[in-house]
Amino acid sequence: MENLTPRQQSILSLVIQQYISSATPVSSKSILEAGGLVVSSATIRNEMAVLEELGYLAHPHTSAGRVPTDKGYRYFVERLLGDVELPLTDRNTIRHQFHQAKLEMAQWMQLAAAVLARSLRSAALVTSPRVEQPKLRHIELISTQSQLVLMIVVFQGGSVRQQMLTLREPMDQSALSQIAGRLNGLFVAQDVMGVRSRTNERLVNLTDFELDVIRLLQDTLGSDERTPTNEIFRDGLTEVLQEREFENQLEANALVRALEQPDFLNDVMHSRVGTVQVVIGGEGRWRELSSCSMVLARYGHEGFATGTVGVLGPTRMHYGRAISTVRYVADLMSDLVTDLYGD
Amino acid sequence: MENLTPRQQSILSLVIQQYISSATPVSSKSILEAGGLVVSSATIRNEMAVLEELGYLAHPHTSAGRVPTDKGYRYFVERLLGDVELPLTDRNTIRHQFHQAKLEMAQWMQLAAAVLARSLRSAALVTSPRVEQPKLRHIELISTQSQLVLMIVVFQGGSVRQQMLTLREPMDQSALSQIAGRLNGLFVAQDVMGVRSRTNERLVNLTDFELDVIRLLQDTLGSDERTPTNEIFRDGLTEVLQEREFENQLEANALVRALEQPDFLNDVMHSRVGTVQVVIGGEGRWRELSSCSMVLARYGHEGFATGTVGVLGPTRMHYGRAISTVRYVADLMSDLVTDLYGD
DNA sequence: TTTAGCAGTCTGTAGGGTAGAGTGCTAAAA
DNA sequence: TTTTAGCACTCTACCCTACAGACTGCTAAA
Repeated sequence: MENLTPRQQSILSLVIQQYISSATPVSSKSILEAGGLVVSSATIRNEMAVLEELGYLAHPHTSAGRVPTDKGYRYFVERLLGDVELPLTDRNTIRHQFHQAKLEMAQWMQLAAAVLARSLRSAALVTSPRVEQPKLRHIELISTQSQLVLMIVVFQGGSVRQQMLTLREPMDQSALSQIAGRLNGLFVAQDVMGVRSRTNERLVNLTDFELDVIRLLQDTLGSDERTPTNEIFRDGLTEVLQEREFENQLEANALVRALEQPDFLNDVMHSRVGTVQVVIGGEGRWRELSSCSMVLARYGHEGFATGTVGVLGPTRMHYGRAISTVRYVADLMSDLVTDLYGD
Repeated sequence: MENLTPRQQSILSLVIQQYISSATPVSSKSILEAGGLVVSSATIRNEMAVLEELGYLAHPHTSAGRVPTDKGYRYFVERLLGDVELPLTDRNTIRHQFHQAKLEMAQWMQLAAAVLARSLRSAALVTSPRVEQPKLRHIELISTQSQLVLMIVVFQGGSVRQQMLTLREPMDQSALSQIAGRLNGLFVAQDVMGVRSRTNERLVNLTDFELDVIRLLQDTLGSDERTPTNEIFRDGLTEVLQEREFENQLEANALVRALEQPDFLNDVMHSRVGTVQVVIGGEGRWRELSSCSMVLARYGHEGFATGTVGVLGPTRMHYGRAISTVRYVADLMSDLVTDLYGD
């Protein structure tokens, strides 16, 4: 990425700002009228031609104004934007919304998606925190029908898994509770590896049914990449579909498909907690999303439990606002993880 | 709704079938070529004029073919369709998919949405069963950080709620477990009213903290219209947006908004378990959805725990297939409710 | 009651012409 | 060497017209 002269930077910046608000190619004259520069439109045209040569701007056709390229946006985000902090009033508004909610992970995630969607007029995505080494809090066995038993596993952090299993012979609730009690004694505060090793150690004293339960428990712990619950919360599809670029049905479909795809976020996300990642125009790798950008952040505690928050909107997005808002929401979510999972 | 002659019925039926597959107005000539009728196109034109007079067909403009009206679809669904049962092969395919899943409500609901979306190329909606008088299975109190306690409430049926509460003074896990034990003894197998009355009865022996927990428990039970968890699962937005009628951006937005709206399904749904409800063209009440139809069914057990499954697609929908598929999926879900909640 | 035939109507599309917006270039000015 | 004024050129968006094609509705005969 070359060094641009201050005037080129101003022009690039003005083109991007105007394009973000108007969604139409920006002419040299309108840059002139935006003020700030004391040169003629011809000079601006010359500079724009240079910026186009360097790949920061593009030309839909000869007699149209300029449009920023992905490279242009990238330069803008990394060099011209500076470190924007979210205004205090916005921070207060957002924090206020969160404090009205009860301290429940699912509610917070839904709320985070809603806050991002409304305040950035974008599609928002939030994933639940993925716990690196989930530990057991509690096992519960509940008899439902004659031969059917519901196993409920509560993890540290409060996430919950349910599984059904079938009995070979009927068993009443008190017998089940007794078994659950024994298993709790054995396994609570153990992680996956712990459950594996303790099982081998004590295998001899257990009944067939208890072994069944343990096997299911191991499956549950081992499945889904060690994630107790891995939900995705979405919001704001309505908002983002209003944008100019999604009047084209193909673009709109690409967007919807990306949002419905469960693994999409994991594919894209590669930032660490505390940093915000900006993906512009699908970064060449997600061709369908060439007219979209994403602003993503990881929340939680690295190496322990982390999730993702982010927004997806047109490349023509208000990056400053988006970055600071996503960062702030991620920080709030990190605090919640601390509260729920302890330190 | 008038009685139509057999020939009029055939023509209405043919028009609808052709329109469903072609999405373009149907001409008298194409009805003739579809075979079945041994009359001339002029006769068909005359009959179509009559059907239009009666309100079953409409005319986009003078020199265009005919299009079914909502009334036409309604007649078709109620009088001409007959009681279609889902072919055995389809039933097997669907049942097979469900039996691969573990017996967990959330998984089944997601799966039901996916099955409906794929097999009917429509948007699918599934809500969790709403329990009329939810009863407690288990209460758990878990200390997370110094002053914070996580309360986990397990309901009959396996649905789970989590709440955080703050302690006035620190308390260790064993003290919390003891309190949880007491509360379990008091409240397990009680419904909302039961918790209320038992609390008043025994109020004297309880500590401040226990009262806090009970108050939170009552809130939890009383909130959300007596629904432990009230999730909505969606799928197939991608599929349905491909349809002709949603090339128009306004229609597409209306559809997306309807699907995002959480209360939408409850507004629309008014069928009882065992029946399938067909809403054509928004039934006049949801003006935005004038080009959409819904096929909905309630599953579960009336007066005890019921949820909703359904699809949303263009009025130009394959009603026979949709009705039988939705009915079959609803039946499978009802079976699951029986398994999970007992009889 | 049905049918053949034909006039009439409306759409969708292609072609052409124009106004307007904006650039790129050139040559002069700073 | 950089900046500027001026102008020719290009491309789009829009409007208008013309025309082929698709269907219907009507009339009069079978």
